[in-house]
Amino acid sequence: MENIKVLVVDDEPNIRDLLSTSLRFAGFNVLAVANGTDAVTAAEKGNPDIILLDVMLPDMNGFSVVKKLRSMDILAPVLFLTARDETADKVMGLTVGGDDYMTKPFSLDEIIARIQAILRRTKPEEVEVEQSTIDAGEIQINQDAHEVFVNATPVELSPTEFTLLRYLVTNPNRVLTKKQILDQVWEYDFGGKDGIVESYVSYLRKKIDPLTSEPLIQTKRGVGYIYKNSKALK
Amino acid sequence: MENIKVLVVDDEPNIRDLLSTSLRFAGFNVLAVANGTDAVTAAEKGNPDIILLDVMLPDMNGFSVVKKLRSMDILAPVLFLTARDETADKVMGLTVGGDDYMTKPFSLDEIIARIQAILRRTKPEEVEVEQSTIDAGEIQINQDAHEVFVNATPVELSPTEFTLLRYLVTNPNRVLTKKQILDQVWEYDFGGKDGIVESYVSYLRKKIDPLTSEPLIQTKRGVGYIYKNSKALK
DNA sequence: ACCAACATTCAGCCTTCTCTCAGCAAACCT
DNA sequence: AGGTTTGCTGAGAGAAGGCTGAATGTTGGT
Repeated sequence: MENIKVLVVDDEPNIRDLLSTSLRFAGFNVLAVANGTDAVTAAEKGNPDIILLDVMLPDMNGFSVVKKLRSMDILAPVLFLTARDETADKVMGLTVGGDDYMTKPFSLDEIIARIQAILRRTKPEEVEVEQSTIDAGEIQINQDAHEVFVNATPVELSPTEFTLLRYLVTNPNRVLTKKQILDQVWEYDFGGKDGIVESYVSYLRKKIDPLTSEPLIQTKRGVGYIYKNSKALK
Repeated sequence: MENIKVLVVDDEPNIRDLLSTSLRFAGFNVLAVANGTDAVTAAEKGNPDIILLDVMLPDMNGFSVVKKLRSMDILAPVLFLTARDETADKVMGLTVGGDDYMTKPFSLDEIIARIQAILRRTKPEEVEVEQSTIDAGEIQINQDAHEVFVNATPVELSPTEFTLLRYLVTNPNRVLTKKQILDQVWEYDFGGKDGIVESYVSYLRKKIDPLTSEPLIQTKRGVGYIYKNSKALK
């Protein structure tokens, strides 16, 4: 995955840093710039596999950037970042081909999942990405369909429940603190407390535990939660 | 491990000295400064492998420091030190990427364990660090999962029991005084007496001794305790 | 405008952990 | 042996951590 190049374009330094750090840690090769002009230059030189593009930039808007890129035969898919109140149809017009968009504020786990989904669609063989179906012992998660099966029984989850479960399942046999979970699963500007993680773990357990041979989400008192998957230990 | 460089940033001289001394003793190469400006300079010159950073500094807060560092392409992971009552709302994506945080007052053993965990995650090959699984003869400690096995039997430990056992196990065949244990395992401002060490050693023995061939934690009357691991003698 | 689903907070409850202490046991003196 | 020091451990008070149901707010759809 170290060979996947991501170009991040956002004028807010906070968001740029957040994305850079987080994506780098997730194993991507990240290049970040602050405006449209630099983005075009960087894309030309760097030949990224995917571009994260804020729609509102100081010099030119996202649409112009993409038009420019396409005219230069740079066909890397774009994941647009838009403010919550951006009119949807305006954005929809942008997302042709393999493109997609997310509204700010976003959750980091969700961003990474989207990037992988896009790469899966546009570069099926070229790069190795997480599979669309995650198989974790008694639980299977189909990311594209947003479906979860526990021992072959389908389970209905709300969006937040889904993201939380996916985060736990993709980090098996490792204690995750409530803080880590909050930072990764919830939107980055979420001001809430740890309590909500407890609530959602409770929701998940209520739906999942009746279908499993043993409780899969375990509490490590004073530390955090751990998802057990003996299959992943090898 | 002598080649691992740690940059300590804290304006309280007590904490700075405490950390410097302790980390140096643990084998790290330590550089300590008292404010954000010096931290940036030191990081630039010293190229540390990890940075311990107090969030509240006289000149700039921890996040400005990190932002500054990142903008200079200094990507060393950061272990933030925060006061217990620090409001989390200011804190954006604190544990994002390889970063982590600890609240003051902390335990020194815990600090060292966290540093090693971060280095393990972010520089898997570059530097040689303690393994995530500590194998000490009849006892195995999995730090990621916070799990302990005694001759393959899982043992449930409370957080303090866990930290104490880890400290003993990582310092085998060497007498540790109750004072040392108190200083290393308990939070640095803990005002309690030696008696609590006796209590916790007692708890550990009760859980561990039934599973071992001989008592592993031995008392050196008038001196302290010693953890026996013949395997580690070679 | 209404309803349904979801998100978030909170308080009450229960469990576990921490720490202290006191009485007892063991080891060490002279 | 007797006395003294040191360590062990059971009991218990209080605190902290964690779980869950209920209340409230928010969003999106029809």
